[in-house]
Amino acid sequence: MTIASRKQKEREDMRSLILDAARKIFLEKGYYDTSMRNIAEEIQYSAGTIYLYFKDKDEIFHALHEEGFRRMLEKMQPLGHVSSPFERLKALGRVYLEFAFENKDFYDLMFIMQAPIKHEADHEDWKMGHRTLDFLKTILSECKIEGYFKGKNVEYLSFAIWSGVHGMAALYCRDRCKAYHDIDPKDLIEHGYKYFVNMLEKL
Amino acid sequence: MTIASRKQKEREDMRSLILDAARKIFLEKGYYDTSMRNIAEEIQYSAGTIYLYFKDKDEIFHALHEEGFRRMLEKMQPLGHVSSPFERLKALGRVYLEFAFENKDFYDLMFIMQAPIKHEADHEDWKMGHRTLDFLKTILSECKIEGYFKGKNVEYLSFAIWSGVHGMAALYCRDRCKAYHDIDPKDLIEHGYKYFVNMLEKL
DNA sequence: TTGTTTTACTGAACACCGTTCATTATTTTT
DNA sequence: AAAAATAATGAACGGTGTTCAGTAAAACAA
Repeated sequence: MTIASRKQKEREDMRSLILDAARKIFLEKGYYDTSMRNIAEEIQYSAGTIYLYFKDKDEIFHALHEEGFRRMLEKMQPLGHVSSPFERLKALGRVYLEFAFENKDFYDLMFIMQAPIKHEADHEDWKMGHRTLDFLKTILSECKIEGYFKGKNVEYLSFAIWSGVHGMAALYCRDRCKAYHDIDPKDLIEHGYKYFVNMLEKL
Repeated sequence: MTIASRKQKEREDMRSLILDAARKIFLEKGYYDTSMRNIAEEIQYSAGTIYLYFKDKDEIFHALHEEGFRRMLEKMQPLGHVSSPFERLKALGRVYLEFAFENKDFYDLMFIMQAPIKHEADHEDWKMGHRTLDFLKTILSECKIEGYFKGKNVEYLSFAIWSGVHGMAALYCRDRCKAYHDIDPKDLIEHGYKYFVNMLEKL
């Protein structure tokens, strides 16, 4: 009993240890330039050991994927306190972009990186992602009740809005903001989002 | 003379041969899952030979990058015939998304893939990219002359608009449209863009 | 306490990768 | 025909993800 539970705790600790190291190196060097040996070295174990705790490199990726969504949802919790749905929507976009800006590599992992997608483990995997998207859709429905977005379909509208903020985040994460030589990416996103909100207000 | 020029032609033919094979396999398996040996096998040469024509894998990537922009600009040429600037803007967005949809992997290569960026060869490399962005900015300026987008800065506005369409394209390319289980990505993009245009019209 | 089983870990091995380079075969120049 | 230049090869280097026989330590049974 005591020993079995200790064993289980040790197992979980080891998984955490690996995950922490993996996150550190993934976010430092990116998915493909991080090797299992790199991760193993970081925690002073042999590479083979990692395979006792994770099926493969991909499973580590997906564990971090989930952690990213947990963090994002956490950052969104306070939005419940914004009473007006439309204000909540505007704040959501700002929080989303803030998250992307402050957690560039997590964001990349969650929304841009090519998840190798091996066994359609999507169902479990995207639970958190759906929670986030539902958050947006719910707000949009509430906005509609208040008279916003008349005649617009919530599904399509959520996609358009998600795309709007994701586009900025993605261009930022993958260094395409450089196309605007001398403008600070932060300014681009700030002003870009301002205009985007202008558009939403009038829709 | 005759022989020197023939040699040069042979060199260019060989580069084309490699590039064609590389494009085929890149776009089939993605950048990281394509090996130099794969490309070599496709054209029935040894892997070493490729290095006589391209410095490294990265240089092949960048050559394709450029080709992508050439193709995109070509697809945009007919837009010159659309007389109204705002109509031209709407058509530009549509053409952009069409390009992304029909050339998923080229689009990925051009706007999403992490270009390893080795020697700041950006300057030469992004010439085509800037041409494309300038195309958008010019149209926006013309729209302003006609009274659209009053008080809006062309730089920031272009970023917001680019982000809007890029967002949809990027979510599509990296399979995040799956978050909408049963809706066809094509529908998402079509309706999403429709709403986006609605917003632009009112801005 | 001893012997046995289970668990945790290692490190060598496999088949791949990008890249380099000495060697060979071919073509051009002298 | 001999020499020089060019083109192509394939072995080699140090890396990759992953597997697995072997070993050492811990848990259990007697």
